[in-house]
Amino acid sequence: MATIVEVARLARVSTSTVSHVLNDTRNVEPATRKKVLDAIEKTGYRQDAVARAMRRSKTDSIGLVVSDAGEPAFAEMVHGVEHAAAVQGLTLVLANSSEDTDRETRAVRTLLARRVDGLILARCPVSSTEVEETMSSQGPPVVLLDRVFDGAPCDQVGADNRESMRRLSAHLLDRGHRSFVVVAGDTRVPTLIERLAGFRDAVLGIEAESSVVLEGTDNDTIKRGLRHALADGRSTCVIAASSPLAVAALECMRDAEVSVPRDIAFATFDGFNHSDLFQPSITTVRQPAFEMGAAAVGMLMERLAAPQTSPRITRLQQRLELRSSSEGYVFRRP
Amino acid sequence: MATIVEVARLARVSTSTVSHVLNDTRNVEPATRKKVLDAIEKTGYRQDAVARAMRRSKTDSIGLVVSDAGEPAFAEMVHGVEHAAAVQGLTLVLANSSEDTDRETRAVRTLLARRVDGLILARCPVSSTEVEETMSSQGPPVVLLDRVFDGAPCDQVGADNRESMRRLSAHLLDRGHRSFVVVAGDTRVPTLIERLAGFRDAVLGIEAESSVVLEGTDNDTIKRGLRHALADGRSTCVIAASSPLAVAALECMRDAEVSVPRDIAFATFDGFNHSDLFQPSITTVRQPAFEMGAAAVGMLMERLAAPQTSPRITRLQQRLELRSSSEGYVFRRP
DNA sequence: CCGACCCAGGAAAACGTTTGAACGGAGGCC
DNA sequence: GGCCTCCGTTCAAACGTTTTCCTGGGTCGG
Repeated sequence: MATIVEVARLARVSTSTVSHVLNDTRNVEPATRKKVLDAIEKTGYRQDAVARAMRRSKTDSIGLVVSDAGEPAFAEMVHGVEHAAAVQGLTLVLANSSEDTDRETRAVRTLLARRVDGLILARCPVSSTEVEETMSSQGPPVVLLDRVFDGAPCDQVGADNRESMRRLSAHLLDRGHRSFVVVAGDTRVPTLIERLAGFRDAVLGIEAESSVVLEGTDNDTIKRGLRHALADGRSTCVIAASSPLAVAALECMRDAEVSVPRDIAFATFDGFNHSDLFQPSITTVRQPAFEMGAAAVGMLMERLAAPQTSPRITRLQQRLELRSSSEGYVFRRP
Repeated sequence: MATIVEVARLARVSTSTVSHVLNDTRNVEPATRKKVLDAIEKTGYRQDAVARAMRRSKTDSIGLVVSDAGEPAFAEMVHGVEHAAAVQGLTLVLANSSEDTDRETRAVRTLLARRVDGLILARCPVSSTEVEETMSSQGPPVVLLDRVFDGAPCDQVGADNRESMRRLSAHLLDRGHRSFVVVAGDTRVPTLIERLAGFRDAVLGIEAESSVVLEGTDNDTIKRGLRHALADGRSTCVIAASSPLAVAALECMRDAEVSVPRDIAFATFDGFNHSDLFQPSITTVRQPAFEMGAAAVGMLMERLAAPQTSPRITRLQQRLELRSSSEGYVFRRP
C-alpha cells in the first residue's frame, strides 16, 4: 500500500503539501496540486484512516451498543444510526450485548479502546457501574437510546411510551373495556415501566375492576400468568408491552384456544411487520425506530459541538395503528 | 487519558516492559509485573487500539457491507456476523448500501481506508468495478454473503437456494399444482436467479402448463403482472422468491380479493416472523441468516490463516416450513 | 530602494504503540 | 578465571499521518 511519503517523493514535494491537498487545509499552487494529484493517481494511494485518527486523535466513528441486533425494532434503530452516521461522514462500529451485563461492559470497553468519537447505548436491563460511569466521565459523549431514564447524566433519545400507552388505553376504555390483562414484562427496563405507568394513568379513577398486570423476566411465567388470568373469562382485552411479549401472549392464547378478536381484544407495542396482511391484524403502537436511531446521532453531533450544555432528552412520538385485533371485538351482552 | 509512557514512568520501567505485560508477549519477572499492574491500576490506563492498530498494521476489526440493514433477514445476518466476530475478539464496522451501487462503493472505500482485517459483502444488485476489484486485489480478504455467484475470485457464503426451491416446487407439484405464478423479482440478483432456476429444475419435463414467471425490479410492475396472471383463474399457486416480493404479492391478492389458501395456494422464501401466529400462516423456505453471518466470519478467519488456498463457497441448507398457506388449498373439482 | 508583510512550501515533531536489537548481570562449563 | 549463554530489561526505531514552526522569495507601500 502506497503511503503519503511515496506520493510526496513521486510528486517531488513534501508530505505536508500532499496532506494539504488531500484535506485542503491550506492553499496550494494549482501546478503543484496537479503534480500531487497525478502522483496519487499513479500510486493508487489511499489515505490511512488509522494513522490519520491517531494523529488527529479523532476517529470519525461512533460506537453503537444494542441489546439485541436481531430484534426488528433494534435492527431499524441500527439502520437509522448507520444512515445518519454515514450522512455525517462517520462510520459505525456495532456491538451487541444480548441483554447481558458482562457483554455490554466488554462492548463498551472495546469501543472506548477504539476511541470512538461518541457512543450510543441501547442498554440492557441492568448495566455495570463501569458502563454507568462512562455516561458521565469526560470520555466521549454518550447518548442513551430507547431505554431512557430520568436524571441520566447524559443525552437520551426515546419514545413517548407513557403517553402512547395512555392514549391506547384510553381508546380501549372508550370502546368499553374495563377488564384488562397488561403483559408488562421485565419492569427493570425503563421502557416497560413507562408503558405500564401510561396504563395506570389511563385507568386512574376509572373502575377498571379486575385488571391484571403481569410482570416478570421469564416467558413461561408470563404465559402461566396469562393462562390463569384468562381462565375466568372476565378479561376483555390483553395489552402486550413489547413485541416479544406479544409473541408470548399470542402463543398462549392460541394454545388456550382463545381467539382474537372474537373472544378477546388485543393490542401491543412495536408489533409485527406487515400486520395488515394477516389475521388477526394487530393493533399496534409503533415506535419510529429508524428516526430514533437517526435522532441519537443528531444529539451526539450537537453534544460534540457544545460539550458543556446540560443533558437533554428527546422523546419521539409513536403512532397508534388501530386494527381488527382490538376493533373487531364485540362485547357480549350478558 | 493516561498513556503507556506514564504507566512506565510510574512503574519505573521502560514502555516495552509495560507493553510486554499488557500483551504477555515475553516473560517478565513477577516483581516488575506487579509494579506495572499497580501503575496501570493507579493511572486507569486503557490501551489505545488506534495506536496499537497503527503499529501492528492490524485493526482487529472486520467490515460488513449490507444492502438493507432494516430487512429482518439482513438484520439476522448482521447479528450473526457480530456474534461470531465478538467471539474472535474482532469488532464489527457496519455499513449499509441501501441497494445502491454508489453507496456500496463509498462504503467499501471507507472500510478499506479504516484498514479492516477482512470484509464481508452482501452486495447490491450491481456493484461497481472498484468493488469487484477489491474482491481479487491483495488487500484484505473478502467474503461474499448471501448473494453469491459462481466463479467469484473470493470466498462466499450462501444458501442452497436452487435446491430449496426445487424441493419446495416438487412438494407443490406433489400436491397436484400444475399452474404456478412465480414472483421472481430482480433477476440480476444471484439469489433470485438461483431460486428461479430451482423452480425450472422442478418443473422440467413436467407439463406445468401455464406457469408464469414475473421478473422485474419495480413493485408496481410486479403487482400488475400478478393481477393479470390471476385474472384468468387458472393458476393454483403463487410462489414468491423473497420476502419483499411476498409482501407485494399478498398485497396484490388482498386487493384483488383472492383469498389464501381458499382461492389459491401461496409460498415464499424467507417469509415472516412468527408466521404461525397468524392467518394465513405462510409456507416458507427459511434462510439460516444468523448462521450464514457467522459462517462468513469463519471463512474470513480461515482465509486469514491460509491466504493462498483457492476460493471456496459454502452453502447452508434452508429449512422448508410447511404451513396452511400451501397446505390448506383444496383443488376444486371441475 | 528598503523594510514589512504575504504566500507557497518544507522540515520535523508529534500521536501511542510494538518490537527487534542491544545490554548487563548472573550463572554454568571447561 | 575466562568465556559463553541465558534471561530480564531497556533503547530506539518504526507505523503513516497532521500540524506547527520556519524559510525564502516576491510584493507592496512609503
